[in-house]
Amino acid sequence: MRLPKLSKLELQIMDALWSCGPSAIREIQETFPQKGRPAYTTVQTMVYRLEIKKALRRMHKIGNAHIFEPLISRDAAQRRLVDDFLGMLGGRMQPVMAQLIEAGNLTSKDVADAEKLLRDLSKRKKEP
Amino acid sequence: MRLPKLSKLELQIMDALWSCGPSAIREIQETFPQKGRPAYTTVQTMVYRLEIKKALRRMHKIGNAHIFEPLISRDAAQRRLVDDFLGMLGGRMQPVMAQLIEAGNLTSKDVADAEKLLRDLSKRKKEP
DNA sequence: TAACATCTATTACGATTGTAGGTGGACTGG
DNA sequence: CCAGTCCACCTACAATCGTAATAGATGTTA
Repeated sequence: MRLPKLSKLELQIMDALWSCGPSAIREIQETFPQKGRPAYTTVQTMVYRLEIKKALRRMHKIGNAHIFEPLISRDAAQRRLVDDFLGMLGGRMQPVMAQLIEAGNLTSKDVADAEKLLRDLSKRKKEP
Repeated sequence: MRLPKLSKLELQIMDALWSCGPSAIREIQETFPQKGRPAYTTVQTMVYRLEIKKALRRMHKIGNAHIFEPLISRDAAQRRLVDDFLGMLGGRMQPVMAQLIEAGNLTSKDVADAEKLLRDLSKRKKEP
């Protein structure tokens, strides 16, 4: 698998690395909100599993702590996520777009960007 | 749980019911493409689990076979799916919209509908 | 250097998902 | 009515995920 499937928690951990750069387990753990923060060893387990999946790797040590860095990009992971999502729906996109647009808390800029994309897309569809 | 979480295979099974109406297990199984079709008992297991989750129920019998009907609507399940999907991304919607629009194989009509929705949405955003 | 804090490594366990085998009961065609 | 087919029901099992405890190594500090 070039792009391993990542679960929600695994994604949150990757997110810490994508956002904060190479980090130790403790640092990753502390990016979770105090309320409902997983135990240190829980994060540790997930990091180890992500290592096996080649989603991240040990860079070096500081003191006795390993520092981990991501091996896959946020964009790549996101693409994989969207693909899986679409796979769940067997192509039935239209009602989903609607709900996404409604539920997605889009900013005005998001809306403008999306409109531009759609305009370009419909142009390409009409004049191939 | 008012809306149980459904896995991919569970969704495919519900899809058979949503598309074809109340069906027997054999009928559901046969909606899968021959290539890679799950065993009869695999479908059976999933149907039983969906029953426990109250996603469907036994309607009546024909011969010795049970006929199952859906208890939750495609729309409701889809909403749940989209919510989970958004939860995976922690609100980072913008790049995802783009990829969705690109990856989604949208028809011209889908594009038009989405554009209209976006126009309405941006209107509501500018003039609240 | 002795105590304390911190990290690593290993192990465990329950829930969920996908997969299916086996056993025995019900129905159907001859 | 009896053999073959189809179905229901139970059981099993491996993989993944979330959760974490424990034990042992290492680094820090008074």
